Amino acid sequence: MSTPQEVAPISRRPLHEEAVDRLRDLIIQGRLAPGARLNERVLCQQLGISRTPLREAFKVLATEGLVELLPNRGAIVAGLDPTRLEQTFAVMGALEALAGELACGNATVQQLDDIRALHYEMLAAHARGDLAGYFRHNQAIHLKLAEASGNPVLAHAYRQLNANVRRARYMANLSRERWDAAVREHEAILSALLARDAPRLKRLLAEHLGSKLASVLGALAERAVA
Amino acid sequence: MSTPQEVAPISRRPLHEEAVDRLRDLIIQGRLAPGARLNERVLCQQLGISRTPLREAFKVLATEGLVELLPNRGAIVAGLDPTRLEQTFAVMGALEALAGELACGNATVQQLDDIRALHYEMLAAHARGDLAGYFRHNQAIHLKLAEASGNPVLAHAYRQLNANVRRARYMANLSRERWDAAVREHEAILSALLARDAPRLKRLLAEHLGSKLASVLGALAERAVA
DNA sequence: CCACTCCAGATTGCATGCAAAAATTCCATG
DNA sequence: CATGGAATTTTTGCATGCAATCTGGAGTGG
Repeated sequence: MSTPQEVAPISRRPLHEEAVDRLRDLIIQGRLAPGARLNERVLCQQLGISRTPLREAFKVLATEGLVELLPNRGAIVAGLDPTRLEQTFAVMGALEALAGELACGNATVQQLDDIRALHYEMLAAHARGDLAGYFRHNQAIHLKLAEASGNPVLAHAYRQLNANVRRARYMANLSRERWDAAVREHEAILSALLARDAPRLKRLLAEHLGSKLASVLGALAERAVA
Repeated sequence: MSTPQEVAPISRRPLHEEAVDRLRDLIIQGRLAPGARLNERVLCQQLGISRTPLREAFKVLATEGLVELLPNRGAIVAGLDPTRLEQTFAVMGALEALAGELACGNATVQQLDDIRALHYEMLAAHARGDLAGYFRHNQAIHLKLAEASGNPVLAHAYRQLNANVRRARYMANLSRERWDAAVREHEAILSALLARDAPRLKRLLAEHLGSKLASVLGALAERAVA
């Protein structure tokens, strides 16, 4: 009996990893604003850890580009100017195009089903006006697409760049029209993916990303004025 | 008076940065072989630093994908199997294509001149059979191209992936024919770049990268047998 | 009123200490 | 001789201590 199909994932993760995840989320959600100083003593208390793993987390986040290390002056949350965001989108575009193309060839049926399920979850969130849920499923779809490429290096690079995009997303509120349009774009994207139509998928992804960039930049500009 | 155009670059870098650079070079050059355990005590002595900055360096190299962290069992040099290398090349291809395209539009005359100069230095190294010098200038050219795109995010992503490619390069010896062919390919690449002919440049870069992959994989396979 | 210097407190960078976890050794047993 | 397992040594993960550096403000002179 008692066949533990999964023994014990009692994986006490290293504290620095936990800290990386927590801090990354705080930065992405904007609860740690761009330019904010990251005081070691304060964060140590808040996270309940000592300075050593916290400082290790700073180093990791710095190489991810979310934090800036000022020698002898501590760490601050990296800035997020529109120029840099545009540059990030350009790279994301190249990666997503490749991911889409590869996914058309390599995605397993299981993966396509997963993405399809996520798509409907996203539609549900859209229908009930649940913006947070929409974003979450939206992100999941794009990440799954990157994974479905079958190229983990690509997926990893994509994830890393994505952090800054999500950050912008949290700052920029979505207009109703843009939201509806984005959902329509996703319908088309899903259909191209399920048909494994690589050229069409690439085109749709590029258009989708372009609209997203415009939307985010617009909202960011408004916010800058306000 | 005394206008110090550049004060003092007396930049005492943080120890962990120094450690990252040193370790990265050791790994790229293969002097720390894939799978090798990174003993903290030993490396501390060799680098003349304490465990704290060394361990910070491990975390950075782990997020760069050059080191693998085994909880409670230390760190090892990341493996470098052909599959992963192929995947890396695929992503590099997408990034280099974008870099070439952007560089055709954005590169300054200064940057083109720099690349041209590096190209001739590379030819010189090739002429005198200096493989190490050839590699160095070759790398420099590709990095300069990424920078000439005017997109620092792209350049950064490119650099990061490049580490593993360089690693493979160090392992794989170049045949004379492949070396000569690579030089010819670079001639064509330079000419397309100077002409700011984006479509041609993209095609040439893709071909060049493909040949490079084949060469590296071939040499790696030989080595695996031996 | 401004600028500049100097000092006290706070903060960072790094080394070291300590407990928990792994690796290794060694010996007993089949 | 192989095997298993307890004891010992090594190594890692994290906390803490200490010196160097930075920050902010009071005081002084221009």
